[in-house]
Amino acid sequence: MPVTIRDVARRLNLSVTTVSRALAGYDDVAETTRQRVITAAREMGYMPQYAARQLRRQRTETIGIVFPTMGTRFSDPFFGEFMAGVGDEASRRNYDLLVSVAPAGKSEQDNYQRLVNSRRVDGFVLARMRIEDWRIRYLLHEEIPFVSFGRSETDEKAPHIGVDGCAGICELVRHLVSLGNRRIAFIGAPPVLTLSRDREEGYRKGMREAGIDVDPDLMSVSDLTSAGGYETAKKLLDYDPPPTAIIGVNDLTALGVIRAAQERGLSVGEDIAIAGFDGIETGKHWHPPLTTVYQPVYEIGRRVCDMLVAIIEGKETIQIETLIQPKLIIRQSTVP
Amino acid sequence: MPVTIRDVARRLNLSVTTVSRALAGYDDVAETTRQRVITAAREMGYMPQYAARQLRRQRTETIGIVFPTMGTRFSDPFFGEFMAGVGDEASRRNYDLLVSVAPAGKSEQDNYQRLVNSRRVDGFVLARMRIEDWRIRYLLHEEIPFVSFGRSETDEKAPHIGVDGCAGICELVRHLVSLGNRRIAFIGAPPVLTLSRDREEGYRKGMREAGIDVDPDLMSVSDLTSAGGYETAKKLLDYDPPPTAIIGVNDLTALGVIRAAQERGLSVGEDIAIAGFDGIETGKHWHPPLTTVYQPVYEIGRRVCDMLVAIIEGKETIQIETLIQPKLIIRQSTVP
DNA sequence: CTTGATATCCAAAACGTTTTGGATATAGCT
DNA sequence: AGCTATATCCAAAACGTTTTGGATATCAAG
Repeated sequence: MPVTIRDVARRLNLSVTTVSRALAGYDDVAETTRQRVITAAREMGYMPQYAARQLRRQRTETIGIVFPTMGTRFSDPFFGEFMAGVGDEASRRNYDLLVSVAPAGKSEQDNYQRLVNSRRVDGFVLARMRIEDWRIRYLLHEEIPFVSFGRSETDEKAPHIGVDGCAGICELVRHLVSLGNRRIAFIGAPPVLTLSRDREEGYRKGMREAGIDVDPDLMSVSDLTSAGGYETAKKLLDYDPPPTAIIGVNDLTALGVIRAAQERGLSVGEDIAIAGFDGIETGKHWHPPLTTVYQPVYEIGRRVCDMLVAIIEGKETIQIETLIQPKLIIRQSTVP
Repeated sequence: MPVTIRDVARRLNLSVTTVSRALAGYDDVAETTRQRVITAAREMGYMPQYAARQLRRQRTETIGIVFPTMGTRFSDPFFGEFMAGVGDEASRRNYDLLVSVAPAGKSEQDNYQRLVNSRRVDGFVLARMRIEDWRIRYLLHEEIPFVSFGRSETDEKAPHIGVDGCAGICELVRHLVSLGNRRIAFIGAPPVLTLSRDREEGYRKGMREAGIDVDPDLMSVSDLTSAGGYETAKKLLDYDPPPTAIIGVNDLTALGVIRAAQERGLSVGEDIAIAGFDGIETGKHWHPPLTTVYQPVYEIGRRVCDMLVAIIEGKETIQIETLIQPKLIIRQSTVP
């Protein structure tokens, strides 16, 4: 039923070869013929069937992205934004996006292997990198192109775009200190993640520069969700004396912290300062608006995709690693 | 370099046919042979190349989903959750998910046509349906399977899972009225969307049942974002007398409304009641927690995908339309 | 009138599967 | 022995492209 290149060729009394080459823009087909082919193709609604083209070319023009789901929920706006960036750039370059959702762990690995072995994608976009990341080792070994959002120590030279979380948090600490805070708490993320280490390092660095000893009680680990931030903050607020400022490793965490503080009757921004990292849209509209370290996630998504396509297509002049400086955005959750 | 079925066959001195049939589970291959094939395939890391299989079978085992992006942002957690549901179910059924992001309009149409004409997907999942929806007409005409989240009047018998927005909002209005509210405002969404009409109808119905005339000034239209809700609410709060309750057509809108009210120094839940629709995670952690009409988006995603696969695979016994009753969740944004 | 050069076209192979329609061997039955 | 049924295997075709390596016609130059 669907129209094939053969149908077009038959209708024009041309060979399949000529039709194919006309549409592909080769210059060994007469200009008048090309026009006839193009209009006929449009009229008949012909487009090459991808499976056939892929089989012949041995390329899929598809990039893969495996999303982590935590439990049944997948609510971090970070990912939506990132995917929008990757997707927009992909379609601009005539690539498609194959998205596969998987809980981290065994099934995540299955997903990568399946996509690789059955050659469904030309390359991967990776996110939420871990310090020790099997994905990098695996993809390098299989010689599948990839670009990651975030650095991993498994191979520092693996192509990626990173954000200087250390500098970002460090600046945030400076900001908090300048407001007179000295008991500053930090709620981190699972230590396997690179972002955890980077941001925690920024915290330590900022505290050191200010000449404040970090109180181990004020450092805890959560799970990047706002529910986690809420629970962790409740414990932090129980300490005596309680922290005067709390940094969440990401905005979601910080939003949970705000809720916990408000439940205690604290006025956020006056009685306690709270800040996050990411710059999600929601934070801007929160009550009070959230001070945060902003990273341009959508734009990074685009650039990651851009790099990946360049690698897939064998372009040479690509810069293999980029470090982006995030930007401190001060709102009312830290200053009244 | 990658291992093909031919490699496996050669190593075992079998024909390609037998290897294929052994792996596919046909019973005309000896059990011992099958075991040899299976272990060899595993050892060699063989998996059928999808392009080839697709070409032969004329099926892609891929389902398509075209995401709307508004501007550069794509922040509605609704979509993340929906996609997680669709994706989980898809992978359970050995389907992949081809996601394409497109601003609504011309480029959206291009996206559908491209995926259809180049036969990249076996079917589509549709969301955010419009009362008059060309997608339905188009896909019916092209005979491409699809299932939508939400009803459209373009073809009421098109397979879909809907949520009874009318009943949901109506119950919400009853709740607000029972608290003594009579000046209840409603912030809707673009009227082309089915959800706008359904929910607005629920609003009118609820008001009618309560014997309250709707004041046209208290009905306005926004864009489903929290920024839109914020701006719209500022105008509503200027009326004299101002509304004592505001319903947002979705949670994001309602969150914007809350911020606007708080900026005026109103205590949400006491001075004014505010509620939304969706039941996004964020609403639970908002300050104050948001009263909402909950719809199980993740679960609906799964079921939509489930239906779609059934249709693609020609199963007969599928129920073509389902209407789900949403659930009113009362939190402190309406009662102190 | 040859001889190249150039412009335009095309047949056939190849990509890696699945499926069709047997082929062969063995065993059981009369 | 001859026949049928069953178990096991396989060659070849087909899916729809792209690419390779010419083939043919036309034209200008000698």
